[in-house]
Amino acid sequence: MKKEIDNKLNSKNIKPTAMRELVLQVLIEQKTAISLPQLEHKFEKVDKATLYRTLKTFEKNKLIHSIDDGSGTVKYALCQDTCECMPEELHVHFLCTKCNQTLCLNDFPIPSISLPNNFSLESVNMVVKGVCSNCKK
Amino acid sequence: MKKEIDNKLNSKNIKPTAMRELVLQVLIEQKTAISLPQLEHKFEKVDKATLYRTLKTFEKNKLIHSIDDGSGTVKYALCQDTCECMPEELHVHFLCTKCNQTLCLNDFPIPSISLPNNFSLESVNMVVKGVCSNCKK
DNA sequence: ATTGTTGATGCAACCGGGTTGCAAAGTTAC
DNA sequence: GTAACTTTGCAACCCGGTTGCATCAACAAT
Ligand SMILES: [Mn+2]
Ligand SMILES: [Mn+2]
Ligand SMILES: [Zn+2]
Ligand SMILES: [Zn+2]
Repeated sequence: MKKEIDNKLNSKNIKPTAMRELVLQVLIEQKTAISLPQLEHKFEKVDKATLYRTLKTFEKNKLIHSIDDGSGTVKYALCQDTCECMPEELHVHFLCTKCNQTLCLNDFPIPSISLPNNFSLESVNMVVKGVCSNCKK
Repeated sequence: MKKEIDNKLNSKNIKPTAMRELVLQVLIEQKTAISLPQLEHKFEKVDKATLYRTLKTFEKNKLIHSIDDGSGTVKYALCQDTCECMPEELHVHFLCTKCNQTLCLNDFPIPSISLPNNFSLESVNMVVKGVCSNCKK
């Protein structure tokens, strides 16, 4: 358990502190993307700023990626092991309007798009809203 | 001028008040999407809440649509005359990383996307970041 | 072991966009 | 004119995100 977590941190060149281990633990158990405020609720006593900086560190080191699903709060999810967060590996995100959960559709790459003349593309954010399979039945 | 503006308001069932005429005027002159804070700066003395409610009214009546480009502030742009804001008529939005302006790519419909089994689709937001033609030369 | 350096943490305060309650002013209907 | 309704202005609030600063823990050099 702790071994795996520390390995994961080390593999991304993140020094494994107690706080970071706890946060990564939560992120691993979490099957949907989670926001900073939501993450705060996962601990009974925790400092927002520390969590914030932990997430920023994780993101910078490509352990997690941030997701702007238009809900007003940025969410975070673990990157795939192989992920380098390059534009090619961007995937679609899904926001369920029933359960309000956000998930990575890792198997659904963002379709390529054409742009007007003289526009150049750097990145694309694509968020689909709808009802997830859990809420469907 | 004022005639056209009032016509536009009336055609969307919006009572043409002085404030609304002013705001619509700005929106028409504006070739890129504009946020509430930006809109505030367009007037020397104006109440944020009034602008806010004006935009909400415009949006509800499909005179404008809101754009979440991930910049942290929602932007607004005029709808096409014929627009009913249906999912089919959604278009891609472009955020220029140089000039920071957001624009509607009205001629670029959002590509259709497949979803996992038992997921249903309600709407899609697609924002492309890059460099616009103005900033390119 | 002692010291100095670096990075992580905790706390508090701040910022900015968005939103709401409420009273005053304006508009419309009778 | 009066009553009912709508719009406006002002103030206050909410909340996610961010920063400054002091303290603490880890670690390296001596
Ligand atoms: Mn994802
Ligand atoms: Mn648009
Ligand atoms: Zn759901
Ligand atoms: Zn530009």
